[in-house]
Amino acid sequence: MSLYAQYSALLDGVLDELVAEGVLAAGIDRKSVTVEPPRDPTHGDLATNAAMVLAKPAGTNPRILSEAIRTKLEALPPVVSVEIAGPGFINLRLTPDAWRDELKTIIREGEDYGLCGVGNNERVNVEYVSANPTGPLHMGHCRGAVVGDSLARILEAAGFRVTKEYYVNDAGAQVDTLARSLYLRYREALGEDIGEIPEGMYPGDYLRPVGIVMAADYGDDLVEVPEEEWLPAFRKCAIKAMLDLIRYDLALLDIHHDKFASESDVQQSGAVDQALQVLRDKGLVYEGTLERPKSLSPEDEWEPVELTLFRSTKFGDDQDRPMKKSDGSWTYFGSDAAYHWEKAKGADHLVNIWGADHAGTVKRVQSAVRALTDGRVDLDVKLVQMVRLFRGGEPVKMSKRAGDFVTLAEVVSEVGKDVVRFMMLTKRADTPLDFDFAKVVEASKDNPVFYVQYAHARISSLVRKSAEAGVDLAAGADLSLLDEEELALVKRSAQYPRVVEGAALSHEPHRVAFYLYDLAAEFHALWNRGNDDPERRFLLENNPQLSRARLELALGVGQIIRSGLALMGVAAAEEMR
RNA sequence: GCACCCGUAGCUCAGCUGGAUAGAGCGUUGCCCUCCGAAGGCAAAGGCCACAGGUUCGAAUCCUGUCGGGUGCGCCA
Repeated sequence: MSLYAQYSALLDGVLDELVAEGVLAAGIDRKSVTVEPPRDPTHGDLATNAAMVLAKPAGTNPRILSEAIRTKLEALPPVVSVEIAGPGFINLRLTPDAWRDELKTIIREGEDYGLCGVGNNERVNVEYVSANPTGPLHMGHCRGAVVGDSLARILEAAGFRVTKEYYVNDAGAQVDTLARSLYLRYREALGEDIGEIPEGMYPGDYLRPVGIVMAADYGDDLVEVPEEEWLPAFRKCAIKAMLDLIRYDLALLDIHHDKFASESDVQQSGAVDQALQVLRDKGLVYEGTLERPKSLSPEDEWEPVELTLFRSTKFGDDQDRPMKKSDGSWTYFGSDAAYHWEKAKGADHLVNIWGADHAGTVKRVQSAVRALTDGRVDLDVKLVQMVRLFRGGEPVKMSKRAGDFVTLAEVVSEVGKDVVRFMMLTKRADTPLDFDFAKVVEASKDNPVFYVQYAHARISSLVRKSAEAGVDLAAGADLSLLDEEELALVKRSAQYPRVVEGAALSHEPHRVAFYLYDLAAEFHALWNRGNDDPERRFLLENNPQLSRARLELALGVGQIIRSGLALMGVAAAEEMR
């Protein structure tokens, strides 16, 4: 249990007493009562808003109520002082020993420190990447991949049961195009001159080896036959090959999904029919026509056609959405609605990580989930903005026509998995991100990857050098030797569990990155004190006891950095090179 | 036209789901260091949180409207 949760529980006990004494009503709503570190550390170690939140429903004023709470809190052993400040905040100061104990807890629990139970074992399905299986992953997919994967790790740490899922769009026209592109490569492999790959087909070289495989499997048997006869085989082979490619790319980032769900499987299983029937029974489906799209210019043609429509407007969408095309086949949304229903059957919460260009489709899918699950399951869609690539300040040029995009594999091989993963989390997901190949490997303070890794490397070097400073790592540390300035770093470290919890509940993995940067900055600052004043160094040749205590502090910070980086999927550096 | 996302220091961005005097990096200015505990340190200046209303003990945060930017909007996927 985190320190803040502990005090939250203690405060709860205090409030229980006040209820028993009749000061507070029995059923009073305590939901918005919080125990947090104050933003300004001079206000104390912990602050609660209990008096302000509860005063009104209790029919009293914050001043009176805070006094009542104060006297009870003051009786708690680790509490040094309780102050009432501002509009009614109750600020607690804990004994230094309470923080020394917290450092011991960090060391004792190790990588388990920061795990919490807010997830309550509920099931979360996180769907991310889900790139069309038409080629290797490029940088456009990278950010969503990292955000989704890190979020999954964070949710697990917060006590959710997580399924990491990838939706394979293998039922649309684009996979037929892929199959035809592969067919060209197949004929090429048989010695035919196929010339330039036509516009609209997939020109990438990555289909060549697959074509060679098809040529080896089928010889020239399929060259002269009509398309209907060869298309399914080519489609199947192409999709499998592309998924292998994608899995390989994801593995470069240490991303491994639990499940690859197939759109065509969803359709063939009858799940879409069922979903449609359920919605129809609820009166949410009708045959009708859509209005002329506003995005069309007046000269564009537009023929209204009768379609099978889902009443997503009942759930806040601005337009009802077609589930079936006029030819009777499913729309993308139709199978997507069914797919989300399938996911919802085995989950309590759904999270999708989508590119921001899909923003317009969020509401219809959320509507479908609400309708199909009667509101039992919620769907949160995290939209991820673009990554703009730079090299030394100059934009990296890409021409899509030539298939000349920057692949994920290229970026990982140039700067490494850890740098890529960290950088993808240095901004909120819905903010565009600049990625400069030169800057991300720069050794300076404005490169957060370097700065955090450097802190961990410094700590590792302390451990390596501890023996020659006469420090016995096996001996216990006397933490009473740590002063207030050093304990401030423990206080910062102790916020880690809250950060994990907040990142999990808000589905915002970037919070971990920002926190680690702050923690690293504070560690570096303390370290730098040793440059002005040699007595403030972590390792002192003439004082093994104090060195041992400070080393314990460093080990605690190192543990937090390592744990936080692990949630981001980043390995902590032992040294900088 | 509509929907979604966004608007915070000169620039790039955080702001812990409504808390106290709004933070960081870069840039600027000043002082210090250049000791491999290297790949700099300390500090200062810099803000009407786009604007106007509303909700309440309390708003950058929630609601409404306006302005500005981005993205998307046929049975595509």
